[in-house]
Amino acid sequence: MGHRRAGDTLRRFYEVLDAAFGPQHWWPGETRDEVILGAVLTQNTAWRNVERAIDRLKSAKALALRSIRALDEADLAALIRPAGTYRVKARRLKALVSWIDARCDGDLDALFAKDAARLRAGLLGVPGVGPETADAIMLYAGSIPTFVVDAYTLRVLRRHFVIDEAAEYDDVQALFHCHLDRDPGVFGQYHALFVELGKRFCKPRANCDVCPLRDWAHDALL
DNA sequence: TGCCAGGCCGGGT
DNA sequence: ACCCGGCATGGC
Repeated sequence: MGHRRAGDTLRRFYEVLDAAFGPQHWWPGETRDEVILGAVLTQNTAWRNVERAIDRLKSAKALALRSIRALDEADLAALIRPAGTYRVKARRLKALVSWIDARCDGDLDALFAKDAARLRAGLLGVPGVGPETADAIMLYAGSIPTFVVDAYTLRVLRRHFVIDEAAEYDDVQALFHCHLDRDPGVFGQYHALFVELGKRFCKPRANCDVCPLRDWAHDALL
């Protein structure tokens, strides 16, 4: 991959998208607990359905890690049902909360103060926490500057020939880590911009007639 | 009606 | 290392 051009292109993409869409205020969630729970609930799921599950947790006064800890797994599953794959997610939420408890006794300040690479490795060791979930938790709940790659990110970058079809999560993440300043605010906004672009102009099949990045479609890295 | 959504895991080859 | 089905709801 071209190295100098890579940074230029990624910065340019950001400028164009930021100008087109403005501040996105991600992650949508008022507390760190809510962000952490939402990161699992949104796995392969439309955010609309995640909101329903979050609303139900809120109504049950269970939108907190300590509530998840106290809830029976079957009851938790029933509460988060609108999010889909709810039995799987109930198990994953339980596992994640247990791990956080074991790690730092539920103290999120202590959790996120640890070495970032160690923290990420630890999160990846929790069954049901993959790279995107781990990075979303670290970035949006912990303000740790790790870049979140998701289906939208890959689709947008592939369609604009910034990455090839074979590029995987860590490859793409490394691209951003190498060429951009590690600013959690910028990383958070950038990821949000990819999602916004993906939803509006980069659907799985549709082409990108009025996509803000249209003029850059064939002028990228590879 | 089928495809999709802010993934991840386990089994098979 | 790669490929694939399962998980499951709700919207278009």
